[in-house]
Amino acid sequence: MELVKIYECLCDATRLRILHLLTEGPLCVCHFQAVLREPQVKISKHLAYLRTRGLVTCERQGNWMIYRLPARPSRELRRNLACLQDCVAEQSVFHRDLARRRALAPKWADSGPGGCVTAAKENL
Amino acid sequence: MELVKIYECLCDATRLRILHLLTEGPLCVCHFQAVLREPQVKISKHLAYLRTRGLVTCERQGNWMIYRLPARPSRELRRNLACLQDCVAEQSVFHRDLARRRALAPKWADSGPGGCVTAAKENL
DNA sequence: GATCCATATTCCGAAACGGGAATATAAATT
DNA sequence: AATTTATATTCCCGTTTCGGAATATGGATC
Repeated sequence: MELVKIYECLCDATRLRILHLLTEGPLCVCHFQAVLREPQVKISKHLAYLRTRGLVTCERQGNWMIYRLPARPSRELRRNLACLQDCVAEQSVFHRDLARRRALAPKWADSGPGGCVTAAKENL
Repeated sequence: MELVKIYECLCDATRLRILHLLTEGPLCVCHFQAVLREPQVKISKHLAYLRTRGLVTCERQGNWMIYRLPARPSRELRRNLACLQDCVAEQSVFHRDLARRRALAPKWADSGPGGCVTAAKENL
């Protein structure tokens, strides 16, 4: 059942935060690191989990891997992402994530993809 | 995170079918057996899983255990159950479950709770 | 071609899960 | 009291999950 696969993807806090962030647009791994403040392995593995189940797609761009929500998500996925957005509306963790993303976005834009370097170093 | 707990409950097909059935009203274990056509242990364990996480409540009635959705579900739960209803709208498994439930309901009403006896025997 | 950087994969251990077989419990019936 | 009925729990097993440490890959840069 495809629906079960979706729920399996949703039943981990890190993955929820990842998906939530992606609703505001694509991100590369090191940006996730900067925003979520979680180790690289952890993020990379959760992204792989989501990828193999079709909840995200990715595309290489030089050294960076850009992850995004699927261009044409299934009805179930669309429905559940909307539901997630809704449920998360009042939860501070998710708010903080978005706030951090927005705060960092200009810096990333300035330094181009290389912004990743900075972000990663700051995050040690 | 409470939301994660909800998703953990949703990531098994049997539990989805149980929750879906409960949106049409309370049921006892042997009625689940009759409708889902799954062994007693399996159903009982999934109900326990849902119960310990607050997705269902139960109440003893003589020999029978009546399970129902919580009287006052959280915003997240309400939202997700609605989403589930929506996602499931076109899936035959769930349709069949509801159809069976409706077909059996009159018999259960006739024989009172004892309808369980019949249901269980038929299900061997 | 050596190095650096961003990312992925592998290996490990602990915990959780899902299912079935067998057994326990608790209320009802005899 | 013994039995039956409905349900729950325990035990066991194979599989999956999550996390971290270490290592591998692949593209870019020197």
